[in-house]
Amino acid sequence: MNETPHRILVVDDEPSITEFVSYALKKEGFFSDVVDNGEDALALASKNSYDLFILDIMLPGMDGYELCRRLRSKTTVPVLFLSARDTELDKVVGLEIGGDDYLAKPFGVRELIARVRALLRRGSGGDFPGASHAITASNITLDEDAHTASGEHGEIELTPREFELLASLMKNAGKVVSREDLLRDAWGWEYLTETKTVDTHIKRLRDKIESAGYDPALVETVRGYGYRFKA
Amino acid sequence: MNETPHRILVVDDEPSITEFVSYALKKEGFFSDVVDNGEDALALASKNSYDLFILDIMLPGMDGYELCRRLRSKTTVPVLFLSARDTELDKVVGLEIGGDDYLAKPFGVRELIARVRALLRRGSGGDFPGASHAITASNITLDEDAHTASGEHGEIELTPREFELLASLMKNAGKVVSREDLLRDAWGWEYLTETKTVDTHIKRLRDKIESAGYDPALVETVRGYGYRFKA
DNA sequence: ATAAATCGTACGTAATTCGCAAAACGTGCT
DNA sequence: AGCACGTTTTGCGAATTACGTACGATTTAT
Repeated sequence: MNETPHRILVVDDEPSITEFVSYALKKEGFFSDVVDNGEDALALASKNSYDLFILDIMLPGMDGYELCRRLRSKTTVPVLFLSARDTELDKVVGLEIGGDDYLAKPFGVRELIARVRALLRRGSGGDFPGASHAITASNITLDEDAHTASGEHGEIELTPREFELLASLMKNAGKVVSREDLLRDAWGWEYLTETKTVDTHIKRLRDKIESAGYDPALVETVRGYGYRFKA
Repeated sequence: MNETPHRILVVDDEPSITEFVSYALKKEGFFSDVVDNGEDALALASKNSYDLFILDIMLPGMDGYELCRRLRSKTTVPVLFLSARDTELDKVVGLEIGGDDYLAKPFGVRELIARVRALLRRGSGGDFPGASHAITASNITLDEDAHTASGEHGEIELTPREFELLASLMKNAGKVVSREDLLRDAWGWEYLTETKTVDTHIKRLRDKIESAGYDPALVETVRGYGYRFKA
């Protein structure tokens, strides 16, 4: 489907975040290295060549801004900042320094991937216009650009959570997705929500699928493991 | 779609600006090289041939004026100056020296592109007659040259901001555009304004669409993600 | 100087999310 | 077959969040 996979360097000291990010990146076919401090980041950056840097603003020792400044003195590779929420001021500072985009925690996989794609696109080539990001399975098409899910009977009206949930299931159509994975995909990391809550949303999702004229059994439950979208 | 893409050389030392400019240019189908100082600019300019120069006035070492003078001694290629806001005086100086146009920060994508097009048109043949820059969707046509939006019930009177907003939405008709993207497209600078402000302008836009006899629901809101122009 | 346009804040309303608790279901065992 | 146990479904109300709208302050254009 693609050419050479993009290489991404992730710099963050919180393991829960790096795990989440690198997991998401890998799943989308990106290559990523992870380090937890600025010094190692600089060392790696000069050894290997990356297509994108993802930096947390808060880092032990050299902070994200400083790191960005140093990276920028050598290269023109795009930078995506991560930061704790509600730090409005940081936005301006980060972008002035040369960060290309900014993502406030908590963020979800889809949002992260979208930004990463956008930044990589900016750098080189870009994907073709009309390369719509859509998934189709069992006569349902989920269009990520338009944020719609539809089939022969028309559109299925979904709330954000339901949409993310369906997206995660359909991306893995035919495979079981655990409640934990669903939480990760549709909610984002560090969301201390009960895995039980997934069940509730699955119900609402099935309800809407049914009332839109489709088969609610498209979302199969795999007892003891999770859910699966019928392939 | 087009013949040979125009080549543009961007000279600015602020990465956030060069990113923004080259991104905007690429999106419109132009080719751009970026350098952050006058010396490199001269070197590149004598090696390659460009159709337009975009110069920041404030540059480390040789400033934009000086650079313009030197470029002008060799070629007749048009020059577009960029400068920090509120530097009214620069305008005169820049244009006297041989700059062909002038753009004060902060500027928006569309404004930038408009000037670039105008300058390129001046220089060579101009873009083909009839290559009108118009977008049509759902029976509304937005003419970027004339700066008008109209349909079967006549014209929709819009303020500049509303026009940019509608343009951004219509360019992505059928796709959701986030408030952040709208800010970037219609305002030009990311993060300098509140995303909530977008809502206000959307309302005003819908009001005008409605009072002009069209359906305000053409601008759909996609809860949790942004807005979408009905395809 | 006057009018137009822009921007942000405040607040009401409606949509969405969440998790408990009870009911329904599936499974294995006797 | 019937029972017991764990799992999933479902209903429902409370808390949260997003959106629309109004309004006033500020900036910009004429």
